[in-house]
Amino acid sequence: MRYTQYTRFIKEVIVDKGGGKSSASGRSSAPELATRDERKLRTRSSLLDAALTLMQQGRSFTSLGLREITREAGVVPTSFYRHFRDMDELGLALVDDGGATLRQLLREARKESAPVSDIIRRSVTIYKEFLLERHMHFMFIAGERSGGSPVIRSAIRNQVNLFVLEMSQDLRRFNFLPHLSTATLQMLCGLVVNTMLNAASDILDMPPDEPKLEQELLDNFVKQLRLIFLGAISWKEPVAKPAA
Amino acid sequence: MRYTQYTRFIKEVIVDKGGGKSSASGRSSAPELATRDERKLRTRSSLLDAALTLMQQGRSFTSLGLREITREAGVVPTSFYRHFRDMDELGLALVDDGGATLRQLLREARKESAPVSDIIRRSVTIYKEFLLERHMHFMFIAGERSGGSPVIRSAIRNQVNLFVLEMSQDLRRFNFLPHLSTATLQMLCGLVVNTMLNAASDILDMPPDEPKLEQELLDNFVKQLRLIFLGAISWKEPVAKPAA
DNA sequence: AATGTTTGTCAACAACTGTTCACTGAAACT
DNA sequence: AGTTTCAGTGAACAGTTGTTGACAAACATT
Repeated sequence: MRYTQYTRFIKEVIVDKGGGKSSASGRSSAPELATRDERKLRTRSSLLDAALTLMQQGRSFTSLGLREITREAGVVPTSFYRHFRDMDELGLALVDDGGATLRQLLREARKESAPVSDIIRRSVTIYKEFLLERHMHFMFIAGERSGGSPVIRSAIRNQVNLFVLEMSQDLRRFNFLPHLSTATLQMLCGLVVNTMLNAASDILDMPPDEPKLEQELLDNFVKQLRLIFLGAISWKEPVAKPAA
Repeated sequence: MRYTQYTRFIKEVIVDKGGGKSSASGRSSAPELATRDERKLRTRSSLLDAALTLMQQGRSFTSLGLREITREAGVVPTSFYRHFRDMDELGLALVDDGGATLRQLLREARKESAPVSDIIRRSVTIYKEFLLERHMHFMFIAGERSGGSPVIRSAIRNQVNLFVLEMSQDLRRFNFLPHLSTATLQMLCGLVVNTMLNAASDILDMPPDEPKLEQELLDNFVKQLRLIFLGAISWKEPVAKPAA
């Protein structure tokens, strides 16, 4: 029993750290496998990676099979059940990882506190870097957001809503558009996030190494954001009932 | 040979009409099956309907199987090949139907020519009616837009881009935002269409018969459009190079 | 050192998949 | 009339799927 608790502890710690550089750098650079839980987590994440890899090859998550994933991960099909009850549970794990990526994006953007000039262009730069580095997470989120199984779809929606909420709170904190009501601010952020994810789909779907087209898509993205914030600036709240 | 040509002709005529009221109303109200080509088209569209029905039950198109569809359609699996080479081809047919729906939406919106007051609210009303009436097409387009197989995904993207283009031309024709360059107008329409499809996903994913929530989503949608057009109104084209 | 726990493996299963081929009967053509 | 065309059928195939249970070896616990 105590062992089980310990396992859970390790799991949470390592999983939550979410991807600090290379997985086992620090103590021993030897490729030897240390504790049992570490190895379990290793195959677990190799299952997750296998799913993402297959998706990168054009498949959608919902169409992936259990055996297909274990094959790609290099383990026997039955091993799957040591980590996930079924494909849905693996999908939910991917949603969590994607959510963590989103939150980290927000944290990164928060560092660029000073709302000086060209805040949009800079945010987009951060976003672009994130997009390329973690492209598989974004592909999964943007792709299954309104396509996959109902369970996963609603889980993604939750994560995205959470992201929207957090973003709107950040804008409030930085006094970014003080004349907007909270509801309007959230509506704004929802619009921005949707635009962001749509852009992600577009950009990640490109044939690779086409910098011209990529720049075009990015410019269009920036232009859309500019227009949105322009609208936000000149927004007037309805006068019926001022926020209490 | 001549028979084959005739078949093609009938196909195009009936398929292109895209859904005028009930399929065979007008001459004989008897439910008897007339010509051979008509019956072929009937099972063809019952295959398409079967796919849509299964999707309505929460499945994504990419995860559907050939046998599953023929089962739902009430024909034997081998019949499938009389109509489509494989699932991708059926998917493309669905994309075409969806595109036709989009074009019809545009045609409907065009009737409301007068750009008087509250044009957004009225357009949204038209959209909502369309959305409910043809919900399966929208579900398919919005769902597989960035999820399904690469072939279908790019086909959808083409249709959506076409829709965006046509919409921007309409706005030009009605002199709607004359101070915008063509490129900006297209960017605007792209933004609107993305917002539209995202709203479609949200609305169609709701638990049925929740008018309160539905109204909330619709209001949010209208609010987003308002903000977008507000931004479009106060948009200033960069002064570097005025459109030649 | 002895005992319990657990990750991964192996073999096997019933069910289902996409696809093939030859065939039927009715509609369409000559 | 006789002949051709063709949508839909039925049986069969090799391959794949998700899932089960028993087992081995490495590890953790006492």
